[in-house]
Amino acid sequence: MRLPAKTVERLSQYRRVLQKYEDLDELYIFSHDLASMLRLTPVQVRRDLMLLKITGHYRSGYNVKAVLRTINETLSIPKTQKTTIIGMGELGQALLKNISSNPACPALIPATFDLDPNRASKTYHNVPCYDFIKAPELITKHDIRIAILTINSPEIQEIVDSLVLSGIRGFINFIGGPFRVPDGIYLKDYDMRTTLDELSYFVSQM
Amino acid sequence: MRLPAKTVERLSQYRRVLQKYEDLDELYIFSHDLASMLRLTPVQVRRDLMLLKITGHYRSGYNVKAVLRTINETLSIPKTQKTTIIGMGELGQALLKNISSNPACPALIPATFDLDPNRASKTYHNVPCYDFIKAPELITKHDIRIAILTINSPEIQEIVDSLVLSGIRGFINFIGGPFRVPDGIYLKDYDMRTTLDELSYFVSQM
DNA sequence: TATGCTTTGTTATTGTATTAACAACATAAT
DNA sequence: ATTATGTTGTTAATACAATAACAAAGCATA
Repeated sequence: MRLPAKTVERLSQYRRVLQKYEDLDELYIFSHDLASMLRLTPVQVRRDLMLLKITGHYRSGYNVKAVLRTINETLSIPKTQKTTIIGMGELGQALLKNISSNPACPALIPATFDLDPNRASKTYHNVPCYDFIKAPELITKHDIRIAILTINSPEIQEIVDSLVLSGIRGFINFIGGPFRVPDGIYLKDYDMRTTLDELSYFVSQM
Repeated sequence: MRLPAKTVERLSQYRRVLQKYEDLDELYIFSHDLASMLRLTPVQVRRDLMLLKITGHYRSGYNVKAVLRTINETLSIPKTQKTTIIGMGELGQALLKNISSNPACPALIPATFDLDPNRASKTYHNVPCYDFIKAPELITKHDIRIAILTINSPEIQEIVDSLVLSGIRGFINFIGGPFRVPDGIYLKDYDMRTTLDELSYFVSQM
């Protein structure tokens, strides 16, 4: 069964909240509690859980451990999905630190890459950085599926094409520069300039 | 007239492509050229421009300068929207560098803030960082409307509340921790953990 | 003048996501 | 017993976005 993209996003958020509840030894949670913590409506929560065939209990809500178990069966388990970062400038380093220092983060980063020989061959936050020329070999070897792009290069299209050929199937894109990806490859734009324009527009509409 | 959010996003992207065209002294552009560069369909482009009452010309397409002018009238002009960054750790510094070094970026950052006294009173990339205690005063003084959150603190709800009171109306949120914002305040989540979970899910669906 | 071509502009349709409405259920209170 | 209450689970309605379909315009060519 293929879940709607928005539901998958929310499942990821539910999981984080539920883990906190579990740590506090809370056995049950109401849909309205989950909802209010995540800026959602209780109906959205119940609808999402319904899609996973999770059922709650009258007057006590949903069983925290049971929901967590089902979400973990549906999403990938933290620290299992192999990921890489292309571009170890300031931004790449900061993201690597954030990801690798967080034990709850889903990504596992076995290697990073850069075009600059000064950065390649260094180690950042205990993760080796290699010359991009080694990417096809190492991505295949480690079975890396996701790439975070922070590199700034006029050859971005060639870089992306090469990554796709090497087995990358999803991108998080911090670069402005436009490039294309084949059908079936997933792409999430983290484009601050567009977001700032968007926020500016709505913030100014008073 | 209030445009759909998705249209506003795309207008921002059109603007960037059109500026390149203008720099190359291209007078006209076809909807399908604009579309293919941005992973969109020509119909989407024409529909968006229709909403702005922009009309093209038979067989030559859209006038680059005219479209740019209209988009600039609709969105805010680069380097005018006052923005701040809350949290000057590695990530905050990297984002500040990216934004302030890019002359085409819509944001203008007059000040940043941090809770850590070691970081406050420093200057990063020519922008002063202040103690968060000064935020209400300086946000009001500079008329800052947008805040980028990279700070990690258990008091995040209090921080956000204080920012809203000071006049912030839009947030870009790099922090995982959940918090609430009042109605009418815009929020864009840049949540890598959720995005990684989402990508993992779809990448694994083969 | 007629025909065909290319590209815009608009409406209709479909798809996706959110919200509303409400039935079902199980307990508590009277 | 009966009624009230609080919560889930599901269907129906609405809203928003993308896609399809096609008419309109205007120039080129024969």
